[in-house]
Parts: sequence; structure tokens; C-alpha cells
Amino acid sequence: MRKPCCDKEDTNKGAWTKQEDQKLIDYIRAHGEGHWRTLPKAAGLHRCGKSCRLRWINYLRPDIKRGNFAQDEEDLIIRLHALLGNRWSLIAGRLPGRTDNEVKNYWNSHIRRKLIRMGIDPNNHRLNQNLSSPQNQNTSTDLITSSASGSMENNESRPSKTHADNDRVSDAASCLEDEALGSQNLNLDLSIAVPSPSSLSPSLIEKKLQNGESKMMEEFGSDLCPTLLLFT
DNA sequence: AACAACATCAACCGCGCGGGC
DNA sequence: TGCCCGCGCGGTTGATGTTGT
Repeated sequence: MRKPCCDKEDTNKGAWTKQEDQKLIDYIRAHGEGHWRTLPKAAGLHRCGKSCRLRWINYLRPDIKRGNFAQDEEDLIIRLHALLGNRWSLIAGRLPGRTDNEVKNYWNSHIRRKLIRMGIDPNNHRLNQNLSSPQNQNTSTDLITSSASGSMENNESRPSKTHADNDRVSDAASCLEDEALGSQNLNLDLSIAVPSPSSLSPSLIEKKLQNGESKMMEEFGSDLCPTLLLFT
């Protein structure tokens, strides 16, 4: 049985106060990051070490970039998600000043919805014919492999963590396999090109969508990952 | 104006990994 | 080699804000 990370009775929870923030900032300025388990006591904070770490990493760090995501950042997130799946820390690592939590929240609240609206399955970045043409619900293609299947919206029960990461990667990378890029040698040390203005961006896809989904289907074909097409 | 529904995001929780012993 | 501990990650929750009726 794992010990709790902190003494629950002696810790504050919920929103951080300005005083707590200041204590944490002052302490880290003086002593540096790390030693999160002992930091709260040393800093005079009645907080769990994990909570301190999260607060620092997500909000108090001086290099945090706050505010709306730029279009190119959004494009990059979509492409990286197509490659990496829900590896938010890896994705955030490619976005200077952004945190995994921020990227994750932005994905769930904005991008995911947007892709769904566009008829793209946010889990595997494939055109979802069920969504794009509801009348074809019983004629969905077999583009989605069994590992990636299940309702993209509703079947979100957590797989066993041991394989969850692999599953996620294979989900996301399955279209890479289709594109003969291969997932076995998926190099996580990606070199991402800054989206060229002429490339096909999601916003452009959205515009195309306004001109008619069927036309877009013709353009993409039926077996491509639209978001990965941006990756050329 | 009041309420409901929806969207957003800060924060928490549980788990796995890796390093040290 | 196995255990323990600390850290980091991803999923989820809940409070708050916004929009619609």
C-alpha cells in the first residue's frame, strides 16, 4: 500500500492564495526547484508537495506564456497529437512557455471539439464518416483499427495503464503506418517545421468544410489522416 | 431578472517509472 | 535483485464564468 504523498489533515486544498504563491516563489527563488516533498514544510506552506510543484510549473514559473494560443501553436498541437497521442508533456515541450496542463485543457475544451465539428476523429485524426454524414452510420468504413475503435466519444474507459501509452501511440500512429511512415521507428525527437503559410492548416480545412464536407472527402480520400497531411 | 446549460480551467488524484539504497 | 521513495504524467473533478432561454 502506497503511502499518501502528504499528511492530508495538515494540508490546504483548493485555490491558492496570493500569500501562498508568494511564499512558494520566494522559496524557489532562494533554493531552486526540486525536493517537492520537503519543500512545503521548508517554505512554511500547508500544502502537499505535489500541489506546490503543480502550482509552480503551471502558473508561477517566470517563463510561462499565458493567454490564448496562437494559430500556429494550435496547428502544432494538432500535428503533435496525431503523432504522440495524449502525451501532453511531450507536446508541451515543443511549445515554449506552455505547460502540459494548459495544452491538455486547450485540447479538451477547444481543439477536440473543433475537430469533431469538422468530422475528424480527435483520437486518431481520421475523418469520421459517422460524424460527417450521420445518415451513413451503418456504413462506416473500417478505417479505424480495433485498437482505436470503440466510440471515440463514449468509450473512454481507461485501459490498463501498463499498455495505455502504447495503445495511445498506436492509435495516433496507426495512420502513420498507413502512410508508410511507420510507427515502429517512431522518432519522438521530432523535428517540427513551422507551419508554412501555404500549408493546409486546420483553419483552412474548416474553411473548406464550409464549402462542403463531401468536397473535402474527395480531396483527402477516405484513408488519410487529415491532420497528418499537414505534416509534409 | 432568474435560471439552466454549457464552457473553461485550476487543481486534485492515482498510477507508473526510474533512481538510489 | 528487490524495495522504497520522489517525481512526473495523464485523467478527472469541481468551481467559476459565460451564454442561452
